Amino acid sequence: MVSARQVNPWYRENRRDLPWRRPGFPAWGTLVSEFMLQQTQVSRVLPRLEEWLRRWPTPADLAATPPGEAVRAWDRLGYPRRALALHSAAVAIAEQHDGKVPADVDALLALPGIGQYTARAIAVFAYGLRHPVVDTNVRRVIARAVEGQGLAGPAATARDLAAMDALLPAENDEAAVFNAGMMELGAIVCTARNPKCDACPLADVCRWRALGYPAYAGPRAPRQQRYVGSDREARGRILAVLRGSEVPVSEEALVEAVTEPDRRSRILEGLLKDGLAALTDDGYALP
DNA sequence: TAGACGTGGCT
DNA sequence: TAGCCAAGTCT
Repeated sequence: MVSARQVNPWYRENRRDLPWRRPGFPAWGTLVSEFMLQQTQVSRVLPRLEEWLRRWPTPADLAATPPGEAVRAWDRLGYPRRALALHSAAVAIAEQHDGKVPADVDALLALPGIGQYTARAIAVFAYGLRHPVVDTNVRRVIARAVEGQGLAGPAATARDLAAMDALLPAENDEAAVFNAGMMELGAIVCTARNPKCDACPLADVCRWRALGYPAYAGPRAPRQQRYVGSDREARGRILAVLRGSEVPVSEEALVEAVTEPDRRSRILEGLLKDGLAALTDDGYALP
């Protein structure tokens, strides 16, 4: 049986020293880090996070700057709409929550860019509340150790949350450690490829191991489109030009970034629609 | 609910 | 090295 009895001591002994795990780290810092960590590796987040929190130490600080500055400071973290959502969340927190990051999951879910994972991560890691937190790491650990499957397959949020809830210790602090521990286990031991079962605190109870590591035969998440040569890549090049300019950029100045006129206008259209760019009298600019 | 949405690390 | 994968969210 997978339980905090194995996971929590392992976590306390083996956890990485990360900024958001330091005592006294503010809830706002947890929120910013969770936005940045969505689909993005820890190593890439670390430098950006430090810079953001130095520049915008509170939600009100970020809310007081133009959203374009958030997009610029997001740099090359990827999924730049997260920068926009984070800025909007800061505005909502400043205006509707007296500048304080809410602890309530439903209040967090109402903020832009915050879904089931991020809302619970903030409530649990910033405020010590008792909720199941399920990310891709937790899903994989449960799939293997509990269900005996090699991989987790496509997410099924309600089912995944229920599965984690069933394992959660009763006491708040232990539940928070268990959540962090399951994530950490998936991140550094029970990895997607080459899991380090010799170093796993769940080895004795792991169903996948007991079954002899059967190959995963269930449904796979749909494969991502090829990035090289895609509109997404071209969109990134255009946004990079806008980020690099303090003044509006004419469409002619974007020809080098995207040569084909049809594709260029399609991408520009999309950036305007998403609010990542604004059209001024002098050309395109960050919002 | 399947597909769109960035960018880089790793094998 | 081409392809998988990454502390997801939104529509």
